[in-house]
Formats: sequence, C-alpha cells, structure tokens
Amino acid sequence: MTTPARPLRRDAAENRARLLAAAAEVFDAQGVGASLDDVARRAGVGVGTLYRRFPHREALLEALLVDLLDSWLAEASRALALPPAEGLAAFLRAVGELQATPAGCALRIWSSPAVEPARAEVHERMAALLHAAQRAGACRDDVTVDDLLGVLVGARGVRETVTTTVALDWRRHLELCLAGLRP
Amino acid sequence: MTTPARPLRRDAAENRARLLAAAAEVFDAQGVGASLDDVARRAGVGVGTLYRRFPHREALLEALLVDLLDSWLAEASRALALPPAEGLAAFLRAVGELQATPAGCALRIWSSPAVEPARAEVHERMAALLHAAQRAGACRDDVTVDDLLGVLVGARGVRETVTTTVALDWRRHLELCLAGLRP
Amino acid sequence: MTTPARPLRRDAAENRARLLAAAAEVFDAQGVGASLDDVARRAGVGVGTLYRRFPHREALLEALLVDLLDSWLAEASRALALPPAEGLAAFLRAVGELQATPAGCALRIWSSPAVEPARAEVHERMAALLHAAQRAGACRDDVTVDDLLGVLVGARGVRETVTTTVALDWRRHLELCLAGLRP
Amino acid sequence: MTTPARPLRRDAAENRARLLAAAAEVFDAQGVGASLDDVARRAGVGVGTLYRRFPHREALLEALLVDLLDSWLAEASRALALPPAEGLAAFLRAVGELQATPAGCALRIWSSPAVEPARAEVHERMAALLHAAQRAGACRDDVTVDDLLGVLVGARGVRETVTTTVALDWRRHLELCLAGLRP
DNA sequence: GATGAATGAGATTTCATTCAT
DNA sequence: AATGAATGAAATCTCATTCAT
Repeated sequence: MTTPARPLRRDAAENRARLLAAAAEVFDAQGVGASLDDVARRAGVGVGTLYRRFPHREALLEALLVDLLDSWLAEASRALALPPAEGLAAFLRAVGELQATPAGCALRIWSSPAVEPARAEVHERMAALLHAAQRAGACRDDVTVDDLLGVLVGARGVRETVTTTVALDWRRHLELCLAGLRP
Repeated sequence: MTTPARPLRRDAAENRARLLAAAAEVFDAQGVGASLDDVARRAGVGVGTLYRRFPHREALLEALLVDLLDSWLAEASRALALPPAEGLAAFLRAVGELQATPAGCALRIWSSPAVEPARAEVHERMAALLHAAQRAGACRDDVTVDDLLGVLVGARGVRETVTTTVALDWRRHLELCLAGLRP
Repeated sequence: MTTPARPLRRDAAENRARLLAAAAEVFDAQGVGASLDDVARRAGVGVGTLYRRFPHREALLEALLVDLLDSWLAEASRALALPPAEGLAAFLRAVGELQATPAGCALRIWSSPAVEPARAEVHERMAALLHAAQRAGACRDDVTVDDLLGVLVGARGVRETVTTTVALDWRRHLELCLAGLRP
Repeated sequence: MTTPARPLRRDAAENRARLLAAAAEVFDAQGVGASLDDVARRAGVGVGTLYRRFPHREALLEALLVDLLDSWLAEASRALALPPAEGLAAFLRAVGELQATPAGCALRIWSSPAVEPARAEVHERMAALLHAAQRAGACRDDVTVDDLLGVLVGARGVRETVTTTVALDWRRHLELCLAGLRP
C-alpha cells in the first residue's frame, strides 16, 4: 500500500478504497473510458467525493496502477525466495494472474510520472529474478527486463482481446512465451 | 478490397477510401472512441457523408478490419509460396508490421459477425501455414492456429502499450514468441 | 451588423440572432454569470446549438458587445449631423439610453481583442464629436475621449447598482457629468 | 467595527477578521461569485468555520459592507471638521480611495436590510456635508445626497471596468463629476 | 469551536445521430 | 449525394452547504 503525504481520516480512507475497487470493476467491464458517475455510484459515494480524491480520470488510473505494482512487488519477493531456476517463471505466472484481475485494466497507463517510483522498484526486483534465472541456466542470456515486461504486456493484450468468437487463452500464450525464454 | 453489393459511383468510392484512411489515423491517435466529427473532418467530408457510408462507429471499424484481413490474406498467400520451414515465421512477421500500421487499431473488434467470412478464410490459410511448418519440423506439434493469433494479438498489445518511458519493442517480443514456437 | 467570414445559412443566422437576443435578456436579468442552458432555452434552441455558435460564454458577450458598438456608431453618425455645440451631449444621452437596454450588459467585457476593431472606430467618431464640441466652445479643452468613455461607463455603473432602496437615476447622473464637461 | 451581540472569544474574533480580509481580496479578484472554499483557504481556515461565522455568502458581503460604511463614517467626520467649502470634495475623494480598496467590492449589494442602519447614518452625515457646501456656495443648490451617491457609485463602475486596453482613470472621472457639482 | 470530507444539484461541455438545405 | 446545422442525452466537473470527527 502506498502512503499518502498526510494520512487520511478513517472514513476518507475507506471511501478511497471503495472508489479504487469500484473503478477497477467498472473500468474492467466498460473500458477505461467508462463514466465516472458509474464509478461513484458503484462505490456508493457521491461524485463529488470521487472528484475530491481523484481530480482526473488519470489520477484514478494511476492510483490503481500503483496498487497493482505493489502487488507485483509482493509477488517478486515471494518469487525471490524460490530456487533460482524457478523464481522467474513463478513470478511471471503470478503477475499474469494479477493482470486477469479487474485492476489489471490500469496497466494501460504504464508510463506516467506519478507511477515512476513504483515502477523503478519493480524493475529492480525483476532484474534480480532474471539474473538468478540466467545464472541457473533457466533463461537465455540475451533476455532483458524489458523483454519480460513485453511478455506480461502481451499476455494482457491477449486477455483483453479475448471474445466469445475467438477463444484466446492468455495463460497458454504466457506459457508459449516462457518456452521462448528458455535457452 | 471488399466489393459492396452494388459498385459505388467513383466519387462515392473515393469518399469511402478517404473515410477509412482518416478513421485509421484518428482512431490510432485518439483511440477507437474518437469523435466521428474528427474523422469526417480529417477525411475532408461532412459528417452526413460519413453516416451515409457507415451507419455506426462499429460499421467503420468492421470495414477497417475487413480491409486489414484482406492484407493478412495477401501475406498468407505470399508466405505459402515460400519453403515450408520459413513460411510461418515470414507470415507472422509480415502481419506484425501490418499491425503497426494505423489501420491496425481495428483489430480490437476481433469478433463481429460481419467479419466472420474474412476471418474464416484467414484461419484456413494460417492452418495451412502452420501444418506446413510442423511437417517441416519448424514448429512444435502442439501449437494451434489460436496460439498464432495469440502471438499476433500479444504483439499488438505490446505495440499499443509502448510509451516513451518504457521502450518495449513489439518486434523483439514477436521474435521471442517465435522462439517459443520452435520445437 | 457585423459580417462573419462566411455567411451563415439562413436558419443558422436566425438562430444566432435569437441566441443573442436571449442572451441579452437573460444576462441582464440574472447577471453575466447566468446559466447558458437558460439562454438556450429562452432562445428556443438546444444547448448544442448555442455551443456550436459561441464556444464560450465570452464569445457570446463579445458578439453582444460588437452589436452594441454598432449601435453606438449609428448614434455617432446621427450626432455628427447636428450643430457642433449639440452633437456631443446628444450622443452621450443616446448612448446612455442604449446602455439601459438589456444588451448593455455586454459592456462589462469592454476590452477584448475580438472587439478591438469596433472599439477603435467608435473611438474615432467620438473624437470627432469631441473636437467639434470643443471648437464650438461647448466643452472644456482638457477633456479627452477617455473621459467621455468614463462618463458612459460611470452611468452604466449607476444603472446597475440601482436598487429599490436607493433611488439612483443614471439619467440624472449623466446630466451632472455633462455639467462637469462644460467650460 | 460593529459589535456583535455577545463579544467573540479572542481567536474567534481573529478568524472573523481574517475571513473578512480574505473575502475582500478574493471577491475583488474573482468577482463576488468566487468560491467560498477559496475564501476559507485564503483565510487559512476551514470552510466550516467560515459558515459558522457567516451562514451565507450574503452575510459575508453585508459584513464587508458594514465595515466599509464604518470607514465612510470616519471620513465624513474628518471632512466635517474642514472648512465648509472644502469638506464635501474632500469626503468624496477620500471615499473614492476607499472604493479602490479590495473591500470596495462589497458596495455591490448596496441595499440590504442588515445594512440599513449604517447606511442611514452615512446618509445623514453626507447631507450635513452637502448643506454646508451649498451654504458656502461651493455646490449647486439642486444637488441631492442621492446625486453624491451616484457620483461614488459611478466612480466605482469606472474603476471596475478599467482594463489594460482602455485606460480609464476613476480619479479623473471623479474630478469631472466634482466640476459638475459646482455652481 | 474548528476542521475538512461528503454530498448532490446544477452548470458546462461533448458528440452520436438526424434532417433541412 | 453531400453538407453541416441542430438536437439533447450523457458526461464532466464545481461548489454551496451539511455533518461526522
């Protein structure tokens, strides 16, 4: 969890959390362009409250993304505790699942100054996982952290395009990429 | 190019083409939710004309997609003429490039009844390419056409999320997937 | 009347006129901050139409002001035809009356680049009136055109502050200023 | 200063003063329709505090006006001590300056029952000044107190309409009116 | 008393769509 | 057929006012 400058009053903090949860669901269902009125309604809160906390739609997405990256960090820590040959794949699979979560929709604004610090830290831990895997001979030497991000972003693209007509499975896509990562 | 029921008058056909080109650019730049007024303006045409040709936003996207799939078909034919061990990879790379084109934005509505025939044909040719590759030992046996679509859709996701901050290269991502496809 | 760059379609021109008339009345009654929805409603027109014609509130006020200045010009021409000793006072009285008109509310945005040309012309004719009056000995020599504008603006301030409690009469105020202008 | 029914605690009195000062500045800068949140913020006080002290926007304006009229009274007393031929002009000039002050913005709600007592007293002293001036032959006999108010209100209108484009000087306007008052 | 979070009505603004010209 | 003006529903956003802390 990210700590805002001054801690919010208890009720305000609750509303913030409800708003984020509502936003995740609504954006996931209707796309990131969904009506903010809908978000407030689903959070059981007046629009004004939403706007007080998140002046723009972007602010909402950023907050969502920061929370998401926090989860990534947690997964990275967990993965770093595994044997080096397994950590990387475990991390990628775990994050894949996180992206299938409603909040995953925030990933779209991947780059935004506000998110930079969280992103930098994620990057660092992914580098650690990657190097461990490479040293253990579980990953090609020319793979970079950006490649890993590409795998995740790609899996997300697959998940989003999934429709009733075409049965694309992001999990299968991820495994295919994992195969491509092996030496 | 798809041929509408009755051939359009020359000027009408020109307008149709201008509108599609304009839509591709505008949707690519501002997202598929962009104002149709903007599309008409960029096409140098009144909104009314746009609506006469494409009654909904969806119709526009479908037309874009049909054209896109036509290009896929052309690439597939070209690839089928190559040695079986090379055709599949060549096709995927070529389609990757097509998706980097403004019109690529249309891919988002992957499933839509209107597009079904074109999609079925693409599917068929991709199956041919895939089987050829598998018989030539250039591709794992458990790979399906849907996996290939996943690779393309994934690359598209990468391309779309690319930003100035994170340098994700869809081409590199595609190569990684190609590596994953090999036996 | 001001001529827009390209002449409007007949119906559009009518709507424009209705909107200006409605705006004058509504702004006069409720202040320049009145709801634009009200303006559109009173004009018997959709809000969208109002916004198509006047993208901002300011645009509406400017158009109002330009029309008002056109009336000033007409009064100035009329006054220039009178004997030099009478023209100036006649003009100031006539413009005073114009300001008591609903459209007078536009005077508030006296300075705005868009209005500059109209204002410059008004200035010129007022200078002519002033010099004629001074040569005829009907006006002090140190009076400037800006002083005259001050008289008008002041009278407008009086008219606007008038309330039921204080019976301020802008006409009387204007006469007092006229007395102050005499040598 | 007006004394409320029960004297306020020292800190409450301080807050009241800060709020009035803040309101004067904010209303002067953004108009009397400015956001009350802004007023509270500039006063360094919560909105709740503002509302406890002044239940409506009008109450704030009235308080501002009462303070303003207190200053008028002080100027009137000072002017009554001058030679009769000079008092009136001195008073009008002094009040002109007061109006150029941020608090001057309050003058807009000239009539309001709450202000009536203060206004009545001002009226009385202005009458004294006026009669003295008339008896001394420094002012036309037909001038009324309302005329004087008109002069002040007019000068205020000039000051408010002043912009960078048109250089209207309310001081000059006032002098012109003073000339008009002389016999 | 002071604070500032919450509220929701209302204002502004946009845009898909229709339709007169 | 083409045009672009008109429409109004829906979205965004603001702010006066209330009320829990």
